[in-house]
Amino acid sequence: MSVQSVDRALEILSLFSTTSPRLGITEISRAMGLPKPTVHGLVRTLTSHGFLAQDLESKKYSLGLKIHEMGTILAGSLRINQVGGGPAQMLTRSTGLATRLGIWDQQSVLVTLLLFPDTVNVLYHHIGPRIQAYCSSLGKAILAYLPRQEVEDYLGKYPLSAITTTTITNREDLLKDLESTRARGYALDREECISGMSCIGAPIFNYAGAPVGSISISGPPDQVLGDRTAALARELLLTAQHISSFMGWRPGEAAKAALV
Amino acid sequence: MSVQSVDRALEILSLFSTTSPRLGITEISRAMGLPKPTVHGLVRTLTSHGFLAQDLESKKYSLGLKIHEMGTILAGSLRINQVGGGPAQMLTRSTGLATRLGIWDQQSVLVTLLLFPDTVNVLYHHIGPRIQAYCSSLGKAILAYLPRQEVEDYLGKYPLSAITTTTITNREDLLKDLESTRARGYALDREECISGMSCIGAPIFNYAGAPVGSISISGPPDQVLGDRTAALARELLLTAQHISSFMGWRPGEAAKAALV
DNA sequence: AAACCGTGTTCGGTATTGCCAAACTCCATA
DNA sequence: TATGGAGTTTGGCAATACCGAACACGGTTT
Repeated sequence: MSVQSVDRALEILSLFSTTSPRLGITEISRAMGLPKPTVHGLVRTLTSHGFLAQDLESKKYSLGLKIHEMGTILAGSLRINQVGGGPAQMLTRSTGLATRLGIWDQQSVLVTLLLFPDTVNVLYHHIGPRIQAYCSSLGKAILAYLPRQEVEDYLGKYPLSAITTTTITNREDLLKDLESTRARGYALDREECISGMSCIGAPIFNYAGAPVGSISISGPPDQVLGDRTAALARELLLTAQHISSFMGWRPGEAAKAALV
Repeated sequence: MSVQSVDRALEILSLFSTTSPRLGITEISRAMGLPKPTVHGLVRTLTSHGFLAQDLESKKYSLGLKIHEMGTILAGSLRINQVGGGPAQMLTRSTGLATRLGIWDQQSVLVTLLLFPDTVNVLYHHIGPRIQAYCSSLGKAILAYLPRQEVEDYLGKYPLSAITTTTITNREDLLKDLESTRARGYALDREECISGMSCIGAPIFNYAGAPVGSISISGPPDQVLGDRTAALARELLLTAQHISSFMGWRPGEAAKAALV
């Protein structure tokens, strides 16, 4: 049993997204199916604590700076960021490609750290913070090492929609791709998520040998796929294992996890 | 008039900090002065929405990944990050020093973007997300251009506590330092906030000529202060003005703001 | 200029919900 | 085995949240 008014307030916060960063009282009221005075009271409370902010001209609301503040506090206390930040930065430096760390959460990947080399503009594609698993190397690197039951459950819930012309949309093809991922030890994203961007991803395991996150490097296809792939993958795998060991993982346990 | 239970829930979230990332029911109950069943109901609701997460072993709670997700969404929609991210990265590249963007909010500076050059380890000092204004270049760069009344108000509320041996703790000394900041156009932090770290900061103005944020470069004193300072400051000022112009600022208005 | 429409905001009565004392469970410690 | 402290559950009561009605405001249409 939860507190209804807190439920409602948090649901209001969850309405804001990268595609809808600004919302009015009426929009929120319609989305929630609640009368406007009800919404107004909740929004006023959220605003008074800095969780929402109202633009005085348009009267629209957006997420408040308190969210940013807390997000930064959290990012700094996530273990994967604490143990993975240094190795990820070294990877960025040595490969000249963007590096991402992600956590497996609610059957998707939440990007927790994003590092760009100096040579790449930070005005990056809007990817994340949550990424679908089936069409990203971060996601496929994790799916490949999840128990079969969890993969089946995932496939039962999420349609394999085409995002680009190379997105894998056939269930059997995806399972084959996951098999290839296990054989190689790393996942490949051949512009399956964003046109013009290819990635190599590797899983990060915890002390129990379960995949809890992943790390990827990404860039234009000509810099990631082809001749350089094997060398880049080697560096990536070493980094992933390095981070996994900080998470308590011991080599040999990944194979066990895959057989469950 | 606000919604009391939402007030309480948000206050619970605000208890978590970099120094207290994990809290139990009893700790929260004591901090809030509320009975444990009351706290438990609110915490359970926050947890069910992903705003808090409970560690099953220790029973302690910490901020949930939903916070990270929303923080990332917000960071991407902040105008200062949108218009300042590229210029800030170029500054990082050309100076080889860490760059920060910040917003003036609630009489302190909220760091909204932090960029490291490849040569600097991301395992950085825990600075921010909120920084006190009187002992940081980000803050002093803004204080210097605020209306005198707002500076007086700030000084009336916040004691100038010594953080390091070089922190400015005397009111008259700070006002003189702000005057020097205006004369130069940029602020200097001579290890006033963190020992071993010096910074140069410049204000970012909006269309009305008001300082809404700032940008800084930072590193070891020997790389920031001394011979290089003038050249670094020149680059920083150009970048700050560049970003300000994207925010709608027109040259000449800063002087007007300082005279209010 | 006046009327209309849609959004945001305020007010206050009602009943639903949140609150919290009491009690319980669990685990670590003496 | 007993004790103490933390976390969790239960249920009665009254405080609070809810929301219909009304209003304010600004842009658009007539």
